[in-house]
Amino acid sequence: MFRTFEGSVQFPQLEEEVLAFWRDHEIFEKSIDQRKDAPAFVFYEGPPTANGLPHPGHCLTRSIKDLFPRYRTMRGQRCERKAGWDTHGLPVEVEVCKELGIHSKEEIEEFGMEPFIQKCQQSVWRYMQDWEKLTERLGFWVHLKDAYVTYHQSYVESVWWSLKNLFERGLLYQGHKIVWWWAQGGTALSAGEVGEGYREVADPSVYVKFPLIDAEDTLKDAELLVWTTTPWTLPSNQFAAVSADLEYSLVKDSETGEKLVLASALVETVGEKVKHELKVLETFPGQELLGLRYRPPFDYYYKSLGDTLGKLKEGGEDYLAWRVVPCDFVNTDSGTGVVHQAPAFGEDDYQVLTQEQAKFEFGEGPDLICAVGPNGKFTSEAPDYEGRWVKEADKDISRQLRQEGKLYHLDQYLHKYPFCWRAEEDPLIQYPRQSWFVRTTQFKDEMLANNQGIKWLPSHIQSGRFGNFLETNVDWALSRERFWGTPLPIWVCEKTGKMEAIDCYQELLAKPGVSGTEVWEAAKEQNPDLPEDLKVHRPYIDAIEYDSPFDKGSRMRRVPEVIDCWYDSGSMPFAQWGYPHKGKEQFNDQYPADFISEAIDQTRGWFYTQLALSTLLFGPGANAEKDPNRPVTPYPHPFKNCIVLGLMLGEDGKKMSKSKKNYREPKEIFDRYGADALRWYFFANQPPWTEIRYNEQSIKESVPEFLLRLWNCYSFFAIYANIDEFSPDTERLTTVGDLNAAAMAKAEHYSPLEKRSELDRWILSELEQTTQTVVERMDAFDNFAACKSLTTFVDALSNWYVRRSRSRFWASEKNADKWDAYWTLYECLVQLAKLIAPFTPFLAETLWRYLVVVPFGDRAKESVHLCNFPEPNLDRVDESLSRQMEMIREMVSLGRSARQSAKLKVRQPLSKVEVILADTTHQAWLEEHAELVAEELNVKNVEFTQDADQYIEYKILPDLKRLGPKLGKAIPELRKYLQQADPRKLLATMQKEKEVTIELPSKEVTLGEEDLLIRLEAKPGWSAAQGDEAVVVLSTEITPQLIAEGLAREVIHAIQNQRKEMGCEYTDRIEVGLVGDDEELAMALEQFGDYIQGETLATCLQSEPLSKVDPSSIKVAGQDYELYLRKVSQ
RNA sequence: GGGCGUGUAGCUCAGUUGGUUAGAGCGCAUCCCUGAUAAGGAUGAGGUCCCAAGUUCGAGUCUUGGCACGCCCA
Repeated sequence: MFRTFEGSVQFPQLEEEVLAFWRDHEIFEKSIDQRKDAPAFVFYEGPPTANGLPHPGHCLTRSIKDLFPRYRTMRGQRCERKAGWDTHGLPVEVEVCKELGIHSKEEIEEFGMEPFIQKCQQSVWRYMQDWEKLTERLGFWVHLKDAYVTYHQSYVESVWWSLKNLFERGLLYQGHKIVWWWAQGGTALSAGEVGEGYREVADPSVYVKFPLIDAEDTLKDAELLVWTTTPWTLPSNQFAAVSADLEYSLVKDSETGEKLVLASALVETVGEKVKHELKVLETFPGQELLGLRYRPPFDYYYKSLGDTLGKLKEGGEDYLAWRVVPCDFVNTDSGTGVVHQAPAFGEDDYQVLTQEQAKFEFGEGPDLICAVGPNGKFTSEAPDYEGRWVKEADKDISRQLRQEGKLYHLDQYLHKYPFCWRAEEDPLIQYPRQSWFVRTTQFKDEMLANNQGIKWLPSHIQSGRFGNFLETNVDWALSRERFWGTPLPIWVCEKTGKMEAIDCYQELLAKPGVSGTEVWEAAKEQNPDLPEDLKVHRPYIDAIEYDSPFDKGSRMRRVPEVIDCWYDSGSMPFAQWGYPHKGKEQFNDQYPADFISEAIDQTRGWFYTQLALSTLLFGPGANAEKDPNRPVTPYPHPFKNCIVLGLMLGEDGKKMSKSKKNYREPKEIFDRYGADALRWYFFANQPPWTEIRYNEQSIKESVPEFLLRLWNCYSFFAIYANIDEFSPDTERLTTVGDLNAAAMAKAEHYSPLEKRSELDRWILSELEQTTQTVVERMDAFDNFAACKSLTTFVDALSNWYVRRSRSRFWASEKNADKWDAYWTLYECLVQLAKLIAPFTPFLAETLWRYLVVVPFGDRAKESVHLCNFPEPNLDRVDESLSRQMEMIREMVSLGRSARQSAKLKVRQPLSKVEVILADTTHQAWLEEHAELVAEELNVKNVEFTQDADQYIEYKILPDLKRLGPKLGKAIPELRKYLQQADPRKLLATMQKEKEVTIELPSKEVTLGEEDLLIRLEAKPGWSAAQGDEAVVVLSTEITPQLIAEGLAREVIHAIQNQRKEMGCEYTDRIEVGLVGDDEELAMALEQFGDYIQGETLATCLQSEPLSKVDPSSIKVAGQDYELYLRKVSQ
């Protein structure tokens, strides 16, 4: 017996049963074990952080991450799925700070680093359970018990290995980084924090003159006109930058007589600002300004260094600073086109300095000039302003410049400027900090080459967002002056400053004279539950010192920094195995990944860090690969295919946020609609990379649209199969495995395809075509198209195959045709269960269990997820049948449309429809199936006509796709000609000659049959509907006989409604009285009385009231009647 | 300010290499079915394809420039 359900099916409940089944029978584990020797399909789990609650966006990511591994597993690959957790970094620290009610670094230090990081470690698992529950409930199969965790010792040591490797290759170095600095708080802010704090403010806008020195000819006595909105940076000026390609002008201020240099495009703007006439004396490219020296407005540094020269790498010498240098970010949107450079206070400016430094021999170039301390106040290097907060000094600086005649113009400038998000009155400043960098720029070309091989979905990521990001690569600022992170494994000699890197704890312990391990031991003793992993973290690791190999008697101490937690996640391809300290085999097997997927915000995050580290460590340029068993991996690595998911927005179109509550908790969705509904909504509603507006309504709709429709097919099957005692199981089927067509073929009553009815062959043909599409699209990672074809198939199955086959299932005789119907539907359902398994694993499992496991027991695979994915059997595809059935459905649809427009309801039988086909290829077949059309349309006859001038007009159109390229400009002429020509004549010629020659104004063209499209148009005045390939004309003539029949059906309809209202069972008998004053009805009752009684199970049908029954009034064909109904007591 | 993306029916979204009548689901209207039945189905109305210019015989689709929104970066 097949399981059936009273009332409506509850998917969430079925899903819970499936979850329990998977758990109890370890189906996930079996699905992998079963593919032990199969080729690997490698999937990497981008580690989420369990530090926040999962929301619907995470469900999307996890659904996609589940879909393809499941699919590939069924297709015969081995896909191990190791889970992972991202556990380090600022977000964790912030979360703990919130809990402690503290904010600044000082406060953390006051609280104590040791208890702080212990709290961090615990906080990491705050929402672990929620994540695990969600993962399981969603049906995301991943090995949670075997997850990698970024703070674990083996992971940290693996990261250390890579850092040591980079360090020893000279790819890890210390330098300055310009950061957004909260001076009052003494800390740098992360990009996200800075982004929060932008406000519109008015800043001073000063135009300052930098007199050129040593300039000749016309430029003698000229001054560069320089613009800035941060006067406080002027004391730290080092260069003036121009764009080499831009045109500059030497102008004379007609009022002051000053000679100024600025970009030509800005002469007018500046002139208007100062309301002076600026007369252009000369124009020249910026190129000519390069190298010119000038005198900066403040001489704090200039007086000692202004004339200092340094040795160039190319030979010769140049002045260290206060020169005009080239720079490509100069634009003419504002300012003067000559840009003041204070490298200490701007990232672009700092780049300029780096470029300049690179020209000089080591130690010869300009140092960074900075007259401001970390507290945001001027240092003694700018004695006039020493101790003053920079922003506050702006006014006095301007005043001084004016007094000294160096200021050309001063006004205000409105722009956005960042403030501290925690202290709203504190503007941030850009400030240089010492930092560790990874020299990624050296590998830019390598990374680009690597990127070239990756298949990105959508493809524009490759050269777009990701490619551009690689093009503008800067060295990776690696270090963080924080507490909870992977400690930078570099130890410095206290005396010589020389450094070395270590790659594991053991290496450290083996160092001579090692000390400091007691700090960890003491902590452990005090709290034995402390995870062992913490010993590689701050502050325990900081305590470890050893004898310097560089200087006898000196000690080696660790640098204080931890690293960017993105480096952790980027190390995941090797660090998840603890490589190379252990896990070499797994690494070699599981590298690179075939498939990863995350949302687009990971472009500069996980996608980049993985690619960068992989390129640096395992690319052809790396000498790191010391494992002789593993050759250098060819690009791309560490991932080959990447689906970049769109961001998920809340119902209101805004970013999802907990505080706004613009989404419903995933759990509620699961309980209400089920995980399959949510998954199907993700997979089938849009390509995954589009920005999705989360829409609960759409999730709800995915139930009736797909899941329920499919379920109803099963339900229909089960009800009748039970009645007819159809069972696929026979003794002949000993082992059925995944029950494919070959296995079924051995069963009793299973007849070969060619012996089955057309409808059966049709739906099986559709099934195989669908299978082919799904396989093809899924192989290309295109779940959206795959889902579309599944939806179309389920619709065809439910709304055509099952509907058209109903009478076969209801037939009283158990003949071959009936068994064929069962087998066909059964086979469709079984194959569907397998096809949908990766998408909606729960429903698939339920169907499989009810359809296959129940009848076959352990002769079949115990789970659909252990089956092979169906291979399309193209022998079963009959394209012509497919086409014909499509035409039938089209004809029926047109007929209904014609009825609707003629206001003739389907209950009213009509004598005939006439069908005129544009293409008669399939006419004979269609004529044979006219009965079907007649039944669907409730007409007595269906006639196919060719000679139908009274109903239709032919229209002949050029096949533009064919003719366009051939005829080009002559197309409009041809269209005009065809509009005017007599289509009948043209057709006649075409039929006879197989081609026609047409004289167009510009040329003569000969057209073949395939160059023209024939279209039919219904003439007005007929109840007709036209489609692409047919016109269907309704005969609207209604004879009394037809009217009577129509009325009879109306009466049946009314009685049936009444029966339902009365709550009759299907088998209940009734008595009927119908009272009305109408001859036509009387005739209908007379002629069709038996028919009516039969349909409504009426034991009598009289034209008088029934006693003791209240009548209900009904209206049939405009007439009122009283209907009496009584259940016959049994 | 820069980069990337998006803009198609009331809503959520498709739209293949440019081609004649731009699609789906929901909602709405009308209707059908009543032996899948607290379901199911059909038909229809609804569109200046964001705007403008250009390329082309022909543009929702290609190019350029705007506008709006989103993301990333500054």
